[in-house]
This record gives sequence, structure tokens and C-alpha cells, in this order.
Amino acid sequence: MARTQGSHSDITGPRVRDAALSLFAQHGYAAVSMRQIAAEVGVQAGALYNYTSDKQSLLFDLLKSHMDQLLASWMAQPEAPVAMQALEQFTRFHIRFHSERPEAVFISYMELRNLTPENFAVIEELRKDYETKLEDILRAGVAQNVFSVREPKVTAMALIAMLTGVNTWFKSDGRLSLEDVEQVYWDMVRKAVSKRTD
Amino acid sequence: MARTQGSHSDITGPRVRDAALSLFAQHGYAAVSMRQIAAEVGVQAGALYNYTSDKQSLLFDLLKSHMDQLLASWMAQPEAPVAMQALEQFTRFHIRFHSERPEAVFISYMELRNLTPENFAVIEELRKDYETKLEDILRAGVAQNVFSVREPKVTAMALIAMLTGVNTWFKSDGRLSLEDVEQVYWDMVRKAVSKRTD
DNA sequence: CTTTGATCTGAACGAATGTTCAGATAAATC
DNA sequence: GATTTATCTGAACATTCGTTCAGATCAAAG
Repeated sequence: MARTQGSHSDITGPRVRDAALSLFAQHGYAAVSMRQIAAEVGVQAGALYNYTSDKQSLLFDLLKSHMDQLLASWMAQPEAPVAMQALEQFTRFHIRFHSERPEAVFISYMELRNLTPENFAVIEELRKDYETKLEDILRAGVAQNVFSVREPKVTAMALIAMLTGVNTWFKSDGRLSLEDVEQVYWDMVRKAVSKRTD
Repeated sequence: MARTQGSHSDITGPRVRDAALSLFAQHGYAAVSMRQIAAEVGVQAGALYNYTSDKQSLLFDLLKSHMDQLLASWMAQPEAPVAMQALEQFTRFHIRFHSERPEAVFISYMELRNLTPENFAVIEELRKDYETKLEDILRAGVAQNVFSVREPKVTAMALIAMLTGVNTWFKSDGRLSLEDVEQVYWDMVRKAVSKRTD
């Protein structure tokens, strides 16, 4: 069992994943070759197969761990009993979490069709789990008589699409800070589910 | 000038574009070969080059004509002088137009990174033109004192992201009709820009 | 210092890629 | 019926693809 310590494997492994994430996000899964990933890591293509069984697994692992992180991070939040607060928490959490890892978010939306059917089913279920978190908040708000939402499932998907859209334009050195953006979007979300309007 | 009439070229041309659109949407631009497109049309790969100069042009032409159609269709709408009506018109138009051509919408969002920089710039400008249409409506509503929108540009992008999201889940044979969906989304849009909330 | 084995190289594999082009095909014109 | 020419075939081109694997490398263990 030589070279268990001082080994490169615990360094090269993450670097392979990082390189794949970055290159997939830039050019797309199908357009990136194993040799390009290897070159980014500074290694020959064959060496990649010490860290992944094949190219497909590389993609799947990236999407899977992204979704796992997303759900785990949300679960780690303190639970808000009042629906209005829970919705604000979700809104701000979603924007913050997604803006922190634009590349992972990007490939998680773009590369679903390049997953095998089995792998796709796994990711799709995790995505639905996340959508259900928001849907439950909306239903709770309706039950608490603070939201007006006729279609909680549709509304959840609509709001998530809106919030994720931040990633398509937000630049951290732009005119608006992330805090500003959170506020603008929270205003819209709050009003969109509100009971009254003039 | 033989075979100008009865020629196959005016039939094969659109079929090449249709096949490319469908295959690009299913598997992605980089994952689809010219031979696959040719097979779908029922022709050899070489014959495709009677209808496109290269694969890149095939993609660009699809995106370009989609954006041209989008803008032309919007312009063809009767102009609504009242901001509230204009916003409802935009909301319903956007949902309807996009739900009618899911494949073109899909590749218009997914394949931007596979355009050459010059081609990308062209599409990006057309997209901004469209976003500006909504932004102008929002600004008009603020001027008319019927909307409360602090950030018209951000809000326009947020609303478009939300509306385009319909394409990710809507099925015409589902529980909700397209008319139902339009109403649900219009309720959200109207409230999101409204001046009062409880 | 010798042994061990995790890690990596470098070459090789068949298959597939976008594109070109000489020549075959056949419908429209004269 | 002969000619023209738009359209398409089928083969070829240099590259690149994902993946495999025998052998080199070299740090840690004995």
C-alpha cells in the first residue's frame, strides 16, 4: 500500500473534476474531449481513467454532487414556521447558492440531454425534490391565508425559473450588488404570490 | 437552366433545416453529425452542402430566423397604448409564441456557445432588442403610474425567464390548457409589477 | 536498500468527424 | 431526341474521438 500519503490521487481527482466542470460549461459536454480535460490538468488522457470510469460518469458525478449540495444546503437552513419568512428565505437562498457556482448551475440545465436515461432519472428526481420544497412553502402560505396561489406546482416552477435567470446576466462587479438583486427579486416574488393588488 | 421547376431543392432545403432543428434540439449541436442530419433527410452527407456552406451556418440560420420571426411577430401585434394592456399582451404573446416552437426556443438558449463570436453577437443583439420591448412597456407603466418597478431592465429579464420557463414543463395534453397557463402567468406578472400588496 | 503498488506515460485501436469533389442521375428545355 | 444543368452519390481526405493497456516512474513501506 505504498504512496497512500503524498500520493497525487487526492489532488488530481478534484482537479479533473474542476477542469471538466469548467470546460463543459464553456463548450458543452459533447464538444469537450478527454484530451482537453487532461491537458487542463497537465496529464495524459489515459490518466483520467484513474478517476472516472468514463466520460459519462464524469458528467453525471458533477450534476449529482451539485444537486446533493443544493438539497443539503437548503436542509441546513433553519426552518421558518411563517410562510412569508420561509419564502423570503428560499428566494435569497436560491439566488445566493446559484450565483456562487454559475458553472455547475449552467451544466445542470444544459447537459441533461447528454445523460444516459438512468442517470437522467436520478438528477430529475433530485430536481423535483427541490421544486417540492418551494411548492410546500407556497401551500403552507395558502393554508396560512397569506398567499394567493391557485397553482402551487406551476407557480413553484415559474418562480424557480425566474430566480435561476439571475445567473444569465448577474456580474458581481456590476451596477447592482447581490444584496440589491436579492431585494429586487424578493419584491417581485412577494408581490407575485400576494393576495391583493390594486 | 434545366430543372428549375420540379426541382428537389425547394423541398430538400426546408427538410434539411427541419432535420437539423429537431436533431440539434434532441442531442445538441456538437453531438449531431452531418451524416445524421443527412440520414434524417434521406440523402448522403455531401448533398447537405447544396443547402448550407457548413455546419455552423446551419445552426446560425436556425437561430437567426427564429429571432427574426419572434421580433416580426411581436411587431405585427396591434400596439396597446395602456401599459397594463400592453403587458398582458406581451405575456400572452410570449407564452403562445414560445410554446408553439419548443425546439427552436430550446436551441436558441442552449446552443449560443456553439456560435462563432460574430454569429453570437448578431443573435445577442436581437435578443436584447426583444428584451427592450418588455422593458419599454415596464417604463411606460411606471410613467403612467400603474406599475411599481424600480429596475425595469432586471425586471424585464426576470419576467422573460419566468415566461420562457413554461416550455420546460408544459404539455398540450396535460391538466392545464395553454389558456389556463396564460392566465396563471398573467396573474403573477400583473401582481409582480403592481403598486400595492397587502 | 529492496520491494511494493499507486500513478502516469505514450502508443495504439477502430470508429467517427466535417468537408470536398469527380462523376452519375434525371428532369426541364430546345 | 439531344442537350443542359441542378441535384445527388459514393468515395476519399486528414483529424479527432473515447478508451485500453503494457510498461515506466517513483514515493512510501518493510
